[in-house]
Amino acid sequence: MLVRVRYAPSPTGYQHIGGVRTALFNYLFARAKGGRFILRIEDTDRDRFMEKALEDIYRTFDWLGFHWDEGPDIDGSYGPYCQSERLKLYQKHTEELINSGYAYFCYCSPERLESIRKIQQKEKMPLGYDRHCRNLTDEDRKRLEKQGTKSVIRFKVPPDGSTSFHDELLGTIEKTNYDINPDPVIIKSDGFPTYHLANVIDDHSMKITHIIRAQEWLSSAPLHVLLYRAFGWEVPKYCHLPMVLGQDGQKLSKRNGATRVVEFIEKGYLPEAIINYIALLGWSFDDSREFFTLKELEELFSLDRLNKAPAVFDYKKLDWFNGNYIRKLPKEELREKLIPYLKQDKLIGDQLTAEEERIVTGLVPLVQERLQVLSDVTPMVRFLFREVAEYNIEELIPQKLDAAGTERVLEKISVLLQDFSGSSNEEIEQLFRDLAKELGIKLGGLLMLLRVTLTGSRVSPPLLESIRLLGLKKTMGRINRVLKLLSGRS
RNA sequence: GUCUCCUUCGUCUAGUGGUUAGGACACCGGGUUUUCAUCCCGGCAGCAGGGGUUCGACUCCCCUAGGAGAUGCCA
Repeated sequence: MLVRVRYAPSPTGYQHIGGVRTALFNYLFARAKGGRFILRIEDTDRDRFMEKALEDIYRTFDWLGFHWDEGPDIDGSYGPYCQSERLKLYQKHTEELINSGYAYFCYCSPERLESIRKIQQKEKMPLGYDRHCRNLTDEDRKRLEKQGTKSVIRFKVPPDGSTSFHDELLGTIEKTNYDINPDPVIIKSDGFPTYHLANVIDDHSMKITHIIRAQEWLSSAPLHVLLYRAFGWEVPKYCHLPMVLGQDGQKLSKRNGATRVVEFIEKGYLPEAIINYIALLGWSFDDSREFFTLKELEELFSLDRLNKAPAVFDYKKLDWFNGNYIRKLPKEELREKLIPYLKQDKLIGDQLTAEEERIVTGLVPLVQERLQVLSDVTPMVRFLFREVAEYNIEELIPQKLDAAGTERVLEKISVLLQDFSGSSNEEIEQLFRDLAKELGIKLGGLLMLLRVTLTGSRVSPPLLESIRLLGLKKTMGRINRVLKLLSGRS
């Protein structure tokens, strides 16, 4: 049988890193099994619907670089792929349910529901609907309809017995029917289905074979099984993935860190790094390998390498992966990825001048092994485009020297640098070594003085290359500025 | 409260009755290096607790504890 799996986000917010991981596992499973991966939009909540969220789904997966085989934009003959366009189907099947006695109309007001919940909480009783409308007579119904009372449709959960199913990861899951949400709403008063109903009908009608979703759905799975049975449909295979938690051990959410994929894109994470990292959240290949391309994952992924326990999202490890992938990037590619960040931070203009072209090309090899995320580039190379905002005199003066001494050293450096452009790095370095020896200070201290003079910071890309990018004119300008600063001090 | 699921270093994980419990991130040392970073070497650190089963338990069973999720006219 052809494997068919789906990712079914609801467009109520931006794509979430946890959701993307669910999507990835579904995609990988489909590829590994030679099956189909389907995107279905579960837009049945009209209050929370966001047009932007829909765009975000497309943008996210374009960026990640993997796509569905069927979806709103790719017809696969099981459409439409948006639930809001499938209302007739839900209606039809709901009628079946009512006719066969599995569902009923409920006229309870939100206020009534609220009040019984309060009582239940107060009395420490199990929460849930009291099945008040389950045995309404036809008379009652007619009267309520005549009064124009709004209604919903509820599914009859048997009060006795139990429901069990097999989970590919967790094994047999059993729940007594008593503990299942008593008679949940399947059609809301606005005529739209709730998740449970639409999900079951769609998975069946789209011939989904495996439902791979997060474990937060585990407790409603028995209800879904009951629905399948009420319809007389075969229950698909289930696999409930371990949850992804934030650093605080709670369900990953805005409160405990970045969760929206756009945030990761903006900070400068690479899709390869994100994919590689999240693939390892609850899944592993063996005892040591941890670098995988999407292509490799497509071949290697399997459900039986899944972990049951929830995984805490580790931003530091993601950073490490990202740094690794940045280092693997061809120079030209990294350059193109860096330019938007330099533009955004106004270090360069929208149209690069020849000089900017030169500097941008030259800085790439200088920062490549220093970047953890792409947005790190700006503070690292700011000095190449901007004057130093303010010097910290303390950082300028080497150990065992005073301002006057420092001034003299810097003057010597300035002289030494005169024929910089004609010399190789090795030659210049030798000159610096000699100078340091002559002055009786460490080479590191000597160069630190120059480094701070040019960059305003004790941490910078390699000095000599930086000078070449900066140009002798600006270099001398900064040296002279610091010289003045020092003479004012001594 | 109730129900369900989960439990190996701080974190991600390997491990499926006999291992000095392995790897990675992080952290801490050391080396290379003009700073930082990279790179290399080394170190710290774990089977939640208690009962069984067994010649032998991280591995199987039970209990306890802890964690998470669910308990909606949200998904």
